[in-house]
Amino acid sequence: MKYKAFDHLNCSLAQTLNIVGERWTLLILRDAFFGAKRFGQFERNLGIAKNILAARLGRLVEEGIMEKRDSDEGAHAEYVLTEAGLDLQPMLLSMTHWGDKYRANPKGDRLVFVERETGDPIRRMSVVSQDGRELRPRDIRATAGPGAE
Amino acid sequence: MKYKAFDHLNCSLAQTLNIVGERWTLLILRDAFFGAKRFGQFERNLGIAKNILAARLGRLVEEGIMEKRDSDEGAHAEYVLTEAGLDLQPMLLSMTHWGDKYRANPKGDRLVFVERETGDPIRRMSVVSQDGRELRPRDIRATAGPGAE
DNA sequence: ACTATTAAGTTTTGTCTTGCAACCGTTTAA
DNA sequence: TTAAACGGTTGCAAGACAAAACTTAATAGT
Repeated sequence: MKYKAFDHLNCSLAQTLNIVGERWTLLILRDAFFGAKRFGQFERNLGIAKNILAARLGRLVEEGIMEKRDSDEGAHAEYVLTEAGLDLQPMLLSMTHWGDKYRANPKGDRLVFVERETGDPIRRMSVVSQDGRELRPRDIRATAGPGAE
Repeated sequence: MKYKAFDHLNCSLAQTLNIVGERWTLLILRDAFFGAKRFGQFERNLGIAKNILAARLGRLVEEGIMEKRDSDEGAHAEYVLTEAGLDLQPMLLSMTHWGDKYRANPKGDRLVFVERETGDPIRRMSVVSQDGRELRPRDIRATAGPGAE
């Protein structure tokens, strides 16, 4: 990303955006969460141009969000999420829930996320207090931490 | 956004990205959550070019995420988050938490979010089951909903 | 084993976005 | 009543994105 990086902000959100804020990147990660591993899978699923996909995958590998490794079967490599990549799930689910609510498919939710074991739907992403109460934006405020400038 | 929209995907995440996925947009929203209202505030806080800021604010208003209204004092307009905009908070916090963890400021967290009333830190954003257990990516799966294609 | 096809990129070329700077009418401050 | 600040708009130049052609390696078919 040669466009002005968001480094002047000393902001964790800006840091995150520097890495996953480019066009297509989050959709690639979504696909990875759904099991896509190989170059061609991402390409077909998303309809993304090859050069862009190659650039994004390369960046994700560089940044430690995906790992490129040899496949178990076959000689083609595969891209898998690292721990840091898996930790992006709350963010992807938050975005998905927002889209479900405010840009809904008229026929209903496109996907429902459930517990693998029980099949119960997960709870909708929300901000909660230590003791589990849902908090609205007005209920919280930001305080300067040790890394504030 | 004249680049190909992500409409071919029937995916809530793609819908969300169509709206808030452009460069700078999420940082503008962050600023709005922190109380910025006027054009010049966003401009100074972020170091964003005027034309880009104008374009982004216009889009956010069009999409119902912010509202442009006359200020209580003074003749200049102000931009405030709508309900749909406020509902983006889980997503912004998820991104912030990820950045805190994986692109940390060496001195510690840049911001700590606390309950306004008590000052207690909020819980870190995570995916949880109906009964409140934290779920890891492997614990959940996606099932087709009524809006699946 | 040899050939054809698919996979995974890379390169080329053209288009779109971004970012900076200059400008302009309106609002606020001196 | 002037001057500065505010809130934009317009016009480039540079860089990012996208489509298609091209390349090389891997698989499949015969």
